[in-house]
Amino acid sequence: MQTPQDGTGHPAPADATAALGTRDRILATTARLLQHQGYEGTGIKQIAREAKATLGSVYHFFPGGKQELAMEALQHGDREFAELLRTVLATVEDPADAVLAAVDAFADALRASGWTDGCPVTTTALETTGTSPEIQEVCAAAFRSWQDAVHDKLRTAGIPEPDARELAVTVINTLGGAEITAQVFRDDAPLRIAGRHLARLIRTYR
Amino acid sequence: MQTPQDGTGHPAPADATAALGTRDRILATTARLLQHQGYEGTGIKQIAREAKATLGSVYHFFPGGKQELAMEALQHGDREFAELLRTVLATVEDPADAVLAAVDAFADALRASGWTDGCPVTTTALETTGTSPEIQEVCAAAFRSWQDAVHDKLRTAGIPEPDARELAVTVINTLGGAEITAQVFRDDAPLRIAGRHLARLIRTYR
DNA sequence: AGCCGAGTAGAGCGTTCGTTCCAGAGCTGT
DNA sequence: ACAGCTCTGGAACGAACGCTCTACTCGGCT
Repeated sequence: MQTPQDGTGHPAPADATAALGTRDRILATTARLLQHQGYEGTGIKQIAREAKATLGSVYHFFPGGKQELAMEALQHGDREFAELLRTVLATVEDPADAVLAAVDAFADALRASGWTDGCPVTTTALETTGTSPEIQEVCAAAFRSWQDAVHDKLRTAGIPEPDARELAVTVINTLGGAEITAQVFRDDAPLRIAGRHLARLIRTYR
Repeated sequence: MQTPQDGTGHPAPADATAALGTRDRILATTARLLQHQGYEGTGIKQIAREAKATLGSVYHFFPGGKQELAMEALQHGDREFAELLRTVLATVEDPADAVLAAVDAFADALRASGWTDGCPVTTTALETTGTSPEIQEVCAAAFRSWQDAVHDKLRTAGIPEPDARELAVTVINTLGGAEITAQVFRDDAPLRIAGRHLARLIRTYR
C-alpha cells in the first residue's frame, strides 16, 4: 500500500520522482505544486498530469479528495524540511554559528532553485486560514516541529528555559519571513542578514 | 474618476466601505479578500458581490481585469500599512521601544480581527512568485516601503549605516514571519516574543 | 481455470472561473 | 430637447474546476 508495485513495469525515466510508486509520486508532486502555487492555484488534474498518474489513481489513493491529498503532502514536506534542519544544525557545535549555517544553507538552496523553493507550507497555510481548520492544524504542527528542532539544539548548547523556547520561535519566524522576502526580491541578502542577526541575538543569551 | 459620484444616490448604510465611491469600494474589498484568501482563491464575482458592485463596474474601472485589480488593491493595502507603521513608530522615541510598540500594536490588531488580518500582501506574493512578475514587483515595492519606514526611524535615532538598513530588513522579515505563525497558531505569543527579541537586537547597536 | 482486489484510464457531472458584450440609466453641455 | 458621456446591470461564453462513475487491465490466490 505504501510502496505498491508498478503495474506496467516500465523502468522509470527522467526526473527524480519517476522511480517512486504511484502514491509517493502523487504526494511529492502535490507537495511541490502546493509550495509553488498554493492550494487554490493547484488543480487535481494538474497534479495527476505532472505526477504521470491519472485521476482514477489520485482518487484511489486519496479518497478524501483534494483536502486529504493536501494534508498528506504538507506533512510530507514538513518531515523533509525538519530532517534537513536537524541535519544542518548538527554540523556546527556552537548554536549561534549553527543557526547561521542553517540560514546560509537555505539561502543557497533558494538561490539554486531560481528563487522558488521557499517554505513548503507557508503559501498553503496563509490561503487556508479561516477556510480549512484541518489544513491549518497540519501547518501549525509543521511550524512546531521546526521550532522543536531549533529548540533541541539551543538546549543541548546550554541555553536555559524559557529563553531557548522563545529563541526557537523567533528563529523559525525570522527564517520564514526572510525566505519570503528573498523570494519576492529574488535576492538572498535578506536571508544572509537574518542569519547574522539571529546569531548575534543568540549570542546575547550566555 | 477617483471619486465618482454615486449614480443612484442611495445614501450608503452599514459597513465601512459603503460610503466610498464604487471604484474605491471595489479596491478596498479586493484588498481585504486578497489578504484573506489569496489571488487564486478570490474570484471577480465574489469581489463584485461583496463590494456591492456589478461585473460591468469592475471591468469598467479595471479594464486590465483581475491582474490590474489585484495590483492596485495591493498598492492600496501597502500604503495603508506603511502609514500605520510610520504613525506607530513615531509615538515612541527610542527605536527599540518603538519597534516593540509597533509589533505589539499589530499583535492587538491581529487578535482583534480573529487572527485573520495579517500581512496584506504576503499571501498573494507567495502564490504569484514565478507566475506573475508584475504582481511580484508590486509586492516587492510594498516590502521596500515598510523597510524604509523602519529605516527612517532607526536613522533618526542615530543608528549608523549599514546597520540601520540591515536592521530594517530584519525587523520587517521577523514581523512578517511572526504574523504568519501567530495566524496559524491563533496565538499572539510569537508576535510578542518577536517584539522583545527585535528590541533586544536593536539595543545591541549603540 | 476462475476469481478478486488493486490500480489504471478517462468520459462526463454540475459548478464556477475570468472575460466579453450590450442595453440602459442618469448626468452634463448645448 | 437631445446628443454624449460615464457608469451600471447582467446574460452569455468557453475553459477549467473538484469529483463521480464505470469499464478495463493485470498479478496473485485457491
